[in-house]
Amino acid sequence: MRFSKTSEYAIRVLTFMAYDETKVYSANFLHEELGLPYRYLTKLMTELSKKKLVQRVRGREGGFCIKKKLSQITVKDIVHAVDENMDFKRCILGFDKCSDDSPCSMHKYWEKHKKQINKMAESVSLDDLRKSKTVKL
Amino acid sequence: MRFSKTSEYAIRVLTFMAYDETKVYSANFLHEELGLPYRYLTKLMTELSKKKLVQRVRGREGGFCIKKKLSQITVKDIVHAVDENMDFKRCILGFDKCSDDSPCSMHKYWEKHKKQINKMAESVSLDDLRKSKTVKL
DNA sequence: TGTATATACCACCCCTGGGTAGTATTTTTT
DNA sequence: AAAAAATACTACCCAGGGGTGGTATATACA
Repeated sequence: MRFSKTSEYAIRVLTFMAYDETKVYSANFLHEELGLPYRYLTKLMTELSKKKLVQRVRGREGGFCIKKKLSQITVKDIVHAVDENMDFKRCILGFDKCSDDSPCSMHKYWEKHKKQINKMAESVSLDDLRKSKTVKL
Repeated sequence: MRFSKTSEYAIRVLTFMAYDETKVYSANFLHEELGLPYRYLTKLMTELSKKKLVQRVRGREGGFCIKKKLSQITVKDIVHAVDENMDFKRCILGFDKCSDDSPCSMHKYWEKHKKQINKMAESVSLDDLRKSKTVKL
């Protein structure tokens, strides 16, 4: 019942960067502030830049800054950027054919949570996360 | 947003066996009916018997049958039997210190879903699953 | 123009969950 | 007692996510 670790990192980094959306953050600075492994972080940032969520600024004094409007980046966008096959619609027991008409045994107990979570991921934006971020976490 | 594959298998097998809770099901029969890899299935069943969810009947004509009352086995019991470190309480961003007092940026958006899912897993029993099982899945 | 400070790219390592193989052991049937 | 039909145990394999290392490339500033 969780996102992949890489998804967690992506959300943490972007939420941190959202504090000042115009600033250019170097990978080293993010590494020191957030405590993520430097190498893994740079790999992640490269991925996020390929997916157009952040803009790269190369060379000395370079780094990354957020490319799009904060309100236009949702949790789902972030998760999908780093975890392509994350499926919010998936049957909890893994049945391809599971549906309202032909439900698996867990269907009626899981379906509403799935829908709610999907909706949350689609509607909560980076701007929302920025607002609810505390100093400590 | 899913259980581990082994958890899926465990739920599928137990729900199938719940159809006739007194019957002894051989691993081979379950394998043929459910289509799970035979070897993996026996490994899983051994695990479930160690966790006292099923009873083993050794020797020829042997197999497994459900040990406890169907209403006393919850989804959470099943998941925990095969996946010890499945944590229904975990912070979605992986912060140990995340709490209502010191929330991570996702906390207010995730907390209620987490609570609901946890409650569902604790309250839905194998008897409930048996009743909602369709012929096909 | 050289050097320092950035990211970019490629290959690799490690651990874990999922899955396989061989063989031993138990019990029923004949 | 032997054969058949089942589980039990131990070890191993494989793929993928998470994480590291080396080095190339880009840019700013002295």
